[in-house]
Amino acid sequence: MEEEDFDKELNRLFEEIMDVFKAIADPTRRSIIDLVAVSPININAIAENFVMSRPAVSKHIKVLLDSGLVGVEQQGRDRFLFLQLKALQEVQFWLKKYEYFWNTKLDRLDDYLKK
Amino acid sequence: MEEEDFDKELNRLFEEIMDVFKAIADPTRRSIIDLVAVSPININAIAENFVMSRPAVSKHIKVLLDSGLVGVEQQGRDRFLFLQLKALQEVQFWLKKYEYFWNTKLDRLDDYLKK
DNA sequence: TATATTTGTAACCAAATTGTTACATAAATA
DNA sequence: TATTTATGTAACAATTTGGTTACAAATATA
Repeated sequence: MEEEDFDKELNRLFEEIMDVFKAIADPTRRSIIDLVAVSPININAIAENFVMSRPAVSKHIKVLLDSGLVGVEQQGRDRFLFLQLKALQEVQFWLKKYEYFWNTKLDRLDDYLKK
Repeated sequence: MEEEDFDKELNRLFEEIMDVFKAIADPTRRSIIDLVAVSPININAIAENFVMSRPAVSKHIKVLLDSGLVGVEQQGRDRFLFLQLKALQEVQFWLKKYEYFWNTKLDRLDDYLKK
């Protein structure tokens, strides 16, 4: 792979991680994630679960698709959405950074102030 | 505890979880989290790490404080921020819901379409 | 005490987000 | 073939977000 391509790929990946955090920021989208996690489901069936209009739900789904959190499989005129775990793992990886602090339970502020 | 109080407490907790997701949605705020994770740090020192103005950083910090992701300890005119892991764990708990899907590796869409 | 430092906040602006209704299109069905 | 169904999208409005500059207040320091 060309170095330039590599940089682009890295950037694309970085952008994707950004989008995942934005995507899960909205409670409606987290509910949609819950729905598609149970079983693949088409877009109208998802929209039935919300008070808002279908186009509004459709927009949320677009965000989820862009983030890579859900995938889509066209079946005639239906589009079935399914959960894509890979994107969710990005969040898990991000959390791993802070695992160290979970393990070492010292009160870091206290420690610092004693100096 | 009164049932009404319990409901309020539950709601408060629910709101807090919401805020945590909103808080980590912004890349600047995730950078701030990284800074305070290393060691308690005062607000000006945080702002030095960014191109944007101090009040802009201050606003981000307000969001982080409201979300419970960081705590603050006043020391004279300085305010030292520190990471509060409890709020980050809310995200970890949320992710746990989907752990099942990590373990059972079956392609659920494929499964569904066969029916 | 006068000055410098750390911080908060108000007033403002531009852009993004989140919703709406109206309409278009393609596929399935009567 | 005519109609229903599933979906996308454009145009719009309200709200939120993320930034700015200007100013105030409290604490530390010369």
